[in-house]
Amino acid sequence: MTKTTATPARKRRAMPKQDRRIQLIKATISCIANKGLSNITMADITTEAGLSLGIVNLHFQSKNNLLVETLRFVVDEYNEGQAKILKKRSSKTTQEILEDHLAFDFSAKVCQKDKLAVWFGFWGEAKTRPTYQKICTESDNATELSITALFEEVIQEGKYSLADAATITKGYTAIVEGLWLDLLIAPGAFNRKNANQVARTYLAVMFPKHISL
Amino acid sequence: MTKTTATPARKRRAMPKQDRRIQLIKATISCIANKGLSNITMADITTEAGLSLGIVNLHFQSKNNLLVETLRFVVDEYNEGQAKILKKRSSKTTQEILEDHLAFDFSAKVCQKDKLAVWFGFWGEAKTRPTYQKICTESDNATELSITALFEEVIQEGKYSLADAATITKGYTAIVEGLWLDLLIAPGAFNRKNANQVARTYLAVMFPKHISL
Amino acid sequence: MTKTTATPARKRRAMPKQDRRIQLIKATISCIANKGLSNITMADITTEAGLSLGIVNLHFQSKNNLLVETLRFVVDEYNEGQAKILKKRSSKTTQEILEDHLAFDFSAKVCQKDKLAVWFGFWGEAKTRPTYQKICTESDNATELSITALFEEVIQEGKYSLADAATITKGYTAIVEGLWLDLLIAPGAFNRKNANQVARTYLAVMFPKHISL
Amino acid sequence: MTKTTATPARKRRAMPKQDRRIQLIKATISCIANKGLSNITMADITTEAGLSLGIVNLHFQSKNNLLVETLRFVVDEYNEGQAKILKKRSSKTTQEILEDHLAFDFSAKVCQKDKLAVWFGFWGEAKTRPTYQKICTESDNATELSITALFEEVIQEGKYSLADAATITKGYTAIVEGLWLDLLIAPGAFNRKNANQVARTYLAVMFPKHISL
DNA sequence: AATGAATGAGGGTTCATTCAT
DNA sequence: CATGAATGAACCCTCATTCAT
Repeated sequence: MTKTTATPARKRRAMPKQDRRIQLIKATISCIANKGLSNITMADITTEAGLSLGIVNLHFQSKNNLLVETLRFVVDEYNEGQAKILKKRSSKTTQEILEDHLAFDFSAKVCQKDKLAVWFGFWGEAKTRPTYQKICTESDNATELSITALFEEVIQEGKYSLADAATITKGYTAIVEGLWLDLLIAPGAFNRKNANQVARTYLAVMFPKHISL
Repeated sequence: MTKTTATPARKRRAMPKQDRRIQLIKATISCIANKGLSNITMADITTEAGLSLGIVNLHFQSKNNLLVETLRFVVDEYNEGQAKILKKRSSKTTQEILEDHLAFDFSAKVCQKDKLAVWFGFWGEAKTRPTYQKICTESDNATELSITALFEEVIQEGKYSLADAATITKGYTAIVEGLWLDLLIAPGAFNRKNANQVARTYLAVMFPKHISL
Repeated sequence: MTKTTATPARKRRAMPKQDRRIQLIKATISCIANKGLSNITMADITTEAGLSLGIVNLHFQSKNNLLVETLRFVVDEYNEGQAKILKKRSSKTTQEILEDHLAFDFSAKVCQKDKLAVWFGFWGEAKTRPTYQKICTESDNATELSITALFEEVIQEGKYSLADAATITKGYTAIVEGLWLDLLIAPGAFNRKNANQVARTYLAVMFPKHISL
Repeated sequence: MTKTTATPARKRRAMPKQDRRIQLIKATISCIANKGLSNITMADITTEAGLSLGIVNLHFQSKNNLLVETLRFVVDEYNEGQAKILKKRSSKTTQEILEDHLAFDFSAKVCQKDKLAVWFGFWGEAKTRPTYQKICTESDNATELSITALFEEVIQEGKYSLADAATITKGYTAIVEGLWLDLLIAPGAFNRKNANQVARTYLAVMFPKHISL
């Protein structure tokens, strides 16, 4: 019952709750990239953050919760970045939007190895983890919807008739995910520029009047 | 004492041993699909196989070894299936080979959820596991090489000049992997037939004289 | 800076401090009853009291100290109540005192589930906690001494010869404690009135001229 | 995921499951007596049993389970001992049975400090632990029923009219429990013989023709 | 060759205690 | 005085691995 231990406690600096949460989420992303989603321990994360062991449960209640919030953080970041581009439709041509999206999908920020490690770490587990799956699927659906809307416009503008927007969208998101996987796993040779080129080729072939090689 | 068989004693045990290994690998594949790569225990695997707990270490020395062998099993199976198609070049047209390859990539056997779960389970961990990474990368390279060879022939035959074989190959393998991910994670709606259609569209656009929509 | 009161500064803080202690002790009693002595946390207690987590160590230095003080509080309360009855000897007959004591032992205040939970919570731990044991034993001894004194008078008055005062006292305290246990643990059926009846029967049999059934 | 640790493992002697369970339950009883119900750790118990840490979960799944089984063990032992005495009714007089019961309740086996520590440890927690409460209450009810039956016979035989069997039973069980508490907590002075004498006095007063002082 | 009881390091979680604000 | 974020030892439990049978 009564733990008779006294505990020292070295430095101690209170911080706004939200800041601590983000600090911990960032440490988690780092750890996932360095040790793998299924290998990280609470100790890894808190050491990475330079904090004490108990801090995670104070702010996230459980390890699982922290992982879920980490996934959500990365997913939201991507979705927000994408939304920002797509909502510029009023002031930009579809051509520009396509270019921006392509640039975004292979930008340093999105293709950061840490972030990719998070995506694929969770995708690898999603099948057997309803919570992960839900977050991943919801994000995928959102992405798909907004891209399809864009592609429909493009198709109309270009009077393309090869394939419907839905199919081209599936192909585009698939190719992007596949390229991300290559970026994550493949040794040094393959880089963001190469990946971008491959995806651009896809769009150039589908929408030749909008995207050139 | 009582010999019930008259069969020659030579390598009487050799075959059963290999059988046990495969039995355990198949149980492992099932478990990865059902519980996730990072959640399976030795007990799960041996229970699934209907064997005793100690058996894995007897045949594979360690859990890690079993997992590596399981990955290799799935990877080899894919590579062999692919090789079988590509080596038919002497008796089939490139067009037929392309069709066969497409059919193969989205065949029931390859797209089986169990197998996909294994692929993505290991891909998710590959970044931080040299052994996994090595196996995955080697396989990817092999796949890429043979597909590139095929595409080069196709390009020559069709006098296509949009993009080089290497780029189209990267795009093809990426789109296939991305579609596999969708098949694994996405809810019921998306199926092998849809996936095949998306990949076929890619090839049809790249090689219009060889593949039609 | 702005003194809002004109009250003399003398021991302005003395009372509040004692109040806080009692507030915390009462919260502790509640928590022991609701969650069990060995399950309560500092957070439970301070939440129950509507105060902050750090307050206990401010007023009691440690959790253990608070628990000890809580035990002492309940023990003292019982002893004081009993002493008040016994010291009325000058103005009441032994018969009245016996009646009062019986009524007291099964009064709503003494038999309150919260209080009983505290008694038995600590008794259950006393064996291995010298501090608890000391407090419990001292209280038991005090109780026993004063009851024995009363019973000796009763025996003299009634010229009872069945058993000596010490034995009857042990029997009485034992039966009371046993009945308290029943009140604490037994489901709804058994209540204070029943318990009182059983204890009264004991006294009635021992001291028939003083207590009737 | 993969624990990469190899583990030695010193001596290792398989034992019938039931034997191990009892060995662990006995170690638990010892520990409860020595450290208190709420202070024992798995390490205490397994060390006491001379076994390894993991053994409890192997045989009892959880600590809580072991504690419940330990309570049940002590409760059952008491009930069986009591039942053995009461079922001798055909070959013994009620007087003998009463004597036997009294002797049993204060026998070395029943009053063993270890066992008493278990009773009061669990009683102290029962209020807030449904499982403990259920076991304790069920046992109490069984005890009460069989004693009431005996007392009813005694009352008939002796034509006693002071109180009904139910009340005398409550008084008897209460006094026994109260005396056990004294034996557990009180310092050396008070012993089994004293306790027996007090309880005997109770019965002698209630059933003078059956029990003498 | 096969079994499964036993082992014990490792991990997530709890919570008394501390102390900057 | 009071607060509550932060700390970290200690706990329960899991599970890969071992080895007597």
